[in-house]
Amino acid sequence: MTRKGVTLKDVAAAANVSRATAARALNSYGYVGDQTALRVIEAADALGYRANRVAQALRSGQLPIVGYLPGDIQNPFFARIAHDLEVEFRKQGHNLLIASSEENVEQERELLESLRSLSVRGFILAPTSATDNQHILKLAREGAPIVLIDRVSENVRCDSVLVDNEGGAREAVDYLVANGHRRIALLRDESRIFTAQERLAGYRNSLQAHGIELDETLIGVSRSTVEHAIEATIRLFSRRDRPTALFTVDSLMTQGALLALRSMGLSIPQDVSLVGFDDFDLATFTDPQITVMAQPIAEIGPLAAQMLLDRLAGKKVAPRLTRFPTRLIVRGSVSHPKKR
Amino acid sequence: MTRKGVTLKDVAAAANVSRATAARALNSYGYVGDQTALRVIEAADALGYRANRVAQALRSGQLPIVGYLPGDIQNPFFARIAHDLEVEFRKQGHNLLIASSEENVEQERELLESLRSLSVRGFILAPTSATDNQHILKLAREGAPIVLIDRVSENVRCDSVLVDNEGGAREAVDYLVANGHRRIALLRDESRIFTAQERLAGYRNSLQAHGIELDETLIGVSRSTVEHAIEATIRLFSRRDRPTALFTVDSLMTQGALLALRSMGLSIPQDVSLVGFDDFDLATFTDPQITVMAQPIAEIGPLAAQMLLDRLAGKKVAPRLTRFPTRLIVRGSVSHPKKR
DNA sequence: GTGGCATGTGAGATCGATCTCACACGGATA
DNA sequence: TATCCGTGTGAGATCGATCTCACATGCCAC
Repeated sequence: MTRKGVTLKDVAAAANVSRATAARALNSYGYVGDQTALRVIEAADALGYRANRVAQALRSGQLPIVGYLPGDIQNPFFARIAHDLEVEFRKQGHNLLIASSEENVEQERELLESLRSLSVRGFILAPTSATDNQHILKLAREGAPIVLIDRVSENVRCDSVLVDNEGGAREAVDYLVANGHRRIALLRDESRIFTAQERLAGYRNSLQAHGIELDETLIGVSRSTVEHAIEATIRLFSRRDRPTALFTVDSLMTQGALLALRSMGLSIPQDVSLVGFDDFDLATFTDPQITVMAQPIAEIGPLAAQMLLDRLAGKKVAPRLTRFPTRLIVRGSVSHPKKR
Repeated sequence: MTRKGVTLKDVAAAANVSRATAARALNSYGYVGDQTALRVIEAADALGYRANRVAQALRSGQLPIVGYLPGDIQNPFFARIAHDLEVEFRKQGHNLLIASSEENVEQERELLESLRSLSVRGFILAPTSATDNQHILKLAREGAPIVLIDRVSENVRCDSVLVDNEGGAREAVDYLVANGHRRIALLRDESRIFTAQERLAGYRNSLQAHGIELDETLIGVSRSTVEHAIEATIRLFSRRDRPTALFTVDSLMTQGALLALRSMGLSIPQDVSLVGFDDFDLATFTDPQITVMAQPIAEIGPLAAQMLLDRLAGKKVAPRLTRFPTRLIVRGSVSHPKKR
């Protein structure tokens, strides 16, 4: 029922030539007579012929498919990149296969295996762990084209597209210090994920540069969800000598912090100043609007796609690493601390 | 240099049997001697054998891949469904291939063709047009498993998962009427898309049921982006006898309306009451929070996946249509209109 | 006129997994 | 003894597109 499929054989028969000649006519290579070629193309049209990509893949060893493994598609950051990747690859006749690792190393390993046995042509990957990466190393060593995005993976020789997390975080905290804050809390992700570590480093470096001693009790750790961030924020701000400012390392945690501070009756920026990493739609809808350190999200997908396409085209150059700068967007969530 | 993979032939040679026997041992069918089977399995393990899914697909005619064609992956509604689909299909050993139609019929047609030549097993599709759908009809007639989500496609015999757009819109407008509004504006999507039409019908039906005459000048049309919605909202509310309430048909347009009303100095709900179709994160972050008609988004993906898996398993029943009810979430964006 | 060369074309091999045969055994039955 | 099982196994075909040959032409030059 399902299998209708006009094959090359059918076209060849209709045009009264051999399969080889039909293939030559349709893919325009080798010698084919003009008349013959025309006859074949007309036959193909008439029959509605479409080459079976699976058969082509079996011969060539590769499917025109690229695998995209984000930490989580539902995260707007990765969803946006998915969209951009899909557009770029479609232009080149490739499809995008999405498989979420859900921040689970074991799942990441299995998915990579599975896509490999599918003979996908390359991978765009946001590795779950920077160090637990034997599977990625192996893949890279075998010559599979890989482009890492958003996060690094140690010792893997491949192209990467990153954001200057350390610099961005440092600049965000610098900005809070410049506004007179000294007791600056940090709400950060669990440490395993690379970006969280870099942003933590930026926070540390900024404080150090300004001669502010690091107070570990001002660092809250939670999973990257709105709900967990709410709890963590409440813990951070329940103390008597509460911080005058908060820096959150991603947009979901910023949202959680907003809700938590509101529920505690603390107003922004009168009681607490707030800067978040990663811009997000609702940052401009709140009152006041939220000051953020924005990532150039529109550039990540297209660049990663281009890098991978270069590799697929056989470009042999040393691994390239692009680290985009971030940009502080000043809105209304930061002011000088009240004197107490 | 992609290292050549380990093939069944290698395993067979290592175990000193024929390919046929090796296949029997690995896929446990037919007669194989216990010793032989063990030897084959050990050899496969030692070599790190993994079946080539492309070769399997060429024989079987199908790749364990399911195609997902949303209107736009970047839309949080479709991104959420993508996530749910991916999880469900992974459980069954299938991968999810995402290809966005970008609300373009021609692109939708080409993508379906392309995925067909890839021998994907089935399709989860949000059709761009309800009527311009020859390509979908053809696909369905050829027996390809299809599940439509969010939108219908005329005359196509296949499973569908929809939301009660008409009922939801009607209830939303009913709610505004119950709060004393008579001049209720509608901000809607372009008409081609099915959901927009149904929601328009709900608006009409509610007004009619309450004996309120339809005023076409209170209906604004714009593309479904925040920017376009801002312009359209400003047009609607620039008139002297401006509406006292607004119903927006999707979350992006609700966001646009929020920004537009704010920029015009109109406050919610004192000057304008607002209800939006489709819940969204920031609806609870604004002041006041926005009253919305929520869709059961968490149920759509899993159900669609299950329906498709049933079909893939060969289930032969009449096309099933599920239409989920919507749910009014009352927050703070609606009040009685001011007397004038 | 015969070698050389550009042009066309088809037969068959190939990619890897799987399935259908045919055929080998040993033991049981007629 | 002849026939028929139940078991195991391998040779070869198959899926569809593509590529390498070998083999045709026809035409030109020496």
